[in-house]
Amino acid sequence: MPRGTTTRRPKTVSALLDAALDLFADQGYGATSIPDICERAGLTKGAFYSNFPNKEALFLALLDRSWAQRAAWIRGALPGRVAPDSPALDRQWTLVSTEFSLHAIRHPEVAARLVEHEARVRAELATLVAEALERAGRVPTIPVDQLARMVVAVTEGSDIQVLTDRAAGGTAHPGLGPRAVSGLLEHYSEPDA
Amino acid sequence: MPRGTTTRRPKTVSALLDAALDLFADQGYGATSIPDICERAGLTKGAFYSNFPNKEALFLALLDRSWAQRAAWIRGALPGRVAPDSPALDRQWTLVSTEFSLHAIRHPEVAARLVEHEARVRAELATLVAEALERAGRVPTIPVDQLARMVVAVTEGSDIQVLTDRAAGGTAHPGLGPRAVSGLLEHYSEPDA
DNA sequence: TGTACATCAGTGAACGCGCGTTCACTGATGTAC
DNA sequence: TGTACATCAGTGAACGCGCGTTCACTGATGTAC
Repeated sequence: MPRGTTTRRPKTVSALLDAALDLFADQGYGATSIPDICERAGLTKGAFYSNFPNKEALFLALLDRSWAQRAAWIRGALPGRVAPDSPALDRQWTLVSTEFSLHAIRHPEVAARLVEHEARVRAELATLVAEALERAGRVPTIPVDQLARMVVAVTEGSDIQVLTDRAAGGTAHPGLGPRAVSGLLEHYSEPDA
Repeated sequence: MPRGTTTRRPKTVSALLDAALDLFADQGYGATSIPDICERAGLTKGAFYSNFPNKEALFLALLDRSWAQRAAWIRGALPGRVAPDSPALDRQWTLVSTEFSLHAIRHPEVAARLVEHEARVRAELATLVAEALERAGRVPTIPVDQLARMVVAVTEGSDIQVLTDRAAGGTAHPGLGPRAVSGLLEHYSEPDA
């Protein structure tokens, strides 16, 4: 006699989140309906309402899952690099994380949640930045957290630029972002005396 | 006997664009319905369909108008500055221009249009960057267009960061963006020999 | 290991609402005289 | 300057569709024995 959650439920939730991620990236959050998500997941609308009260709740669950994955990905991808290169441009992530940001700017409760995720990941990035500078025999001239903030800002801005140019059929040089990052790191550090 | 457009029409279009701008910034493009826009503009839905075939067309008209205004604003705001400071953070502009970008990434025809607007404005920005460097007795070590691209990327990325932090109740230092900009300009230029 | 059955989880039909869109109409516009 | 009237522009009612949401139900799950 099942007394708690069965093994079935987490699979359903995953399927819904996977479907939502694809659709939010392709069409945007606002343009995606709940029936869309259920159809893509191979489930009925009832399954959705059995797991989430509404689309907003799914969005938040997706935000949490995506950031957890992102954090793990960054942890795994960066160590050992000479400089903390910006991770490879991930079209899907750029699209949905930007929607997360817009949504957060419009909904303070969501903003708090997003800022928390960002701060956690940025702290790891700051450590990596510090280590990379140290290996290069340099010391930062501004707090590493500020340096990490700059790195994130320039990377996100440049990712959107690259994706837009690419969509327009252009051949935007994707190296500009990383180049700006290394420029910033060099400029805001100095040789260790 | 009116033979062409009357003076009434452009006023109606303006009212619709003004209403759409407010609502897109507040709620997002996807969450805003045509009835919403008409109500805010003090018009009926018929007025909307008399001027635009659908919401997408309004969005494109708003994109064109917004970029024209932005270009004029930048032209007027920047000259005379020592360094091409990033213009003041405009919440409404940041929100809708980011939505333009996301929409463009998903719709190639729109992307072409957006890239054209961006290229025009960036060309002016590049001129300003070149002038500012010259005044400071420096010469760029990479093409000024690339420098302008970096400036735009870091500014947009940092604007979103600031707005998110602010929405979360934080007191994010808005000076980080401009600081990153001046860092980049200094790093990618050298004293004129 | 096998089976009974209490509980959990997803099904699918149903519903009302609001959206996008159309169109016959009424009122506004502005030229001709 | 004033007025007639052809054309333009917005009104508002109407419509069908698909969305979000609910709920009685059927089938899946997994513990107890």
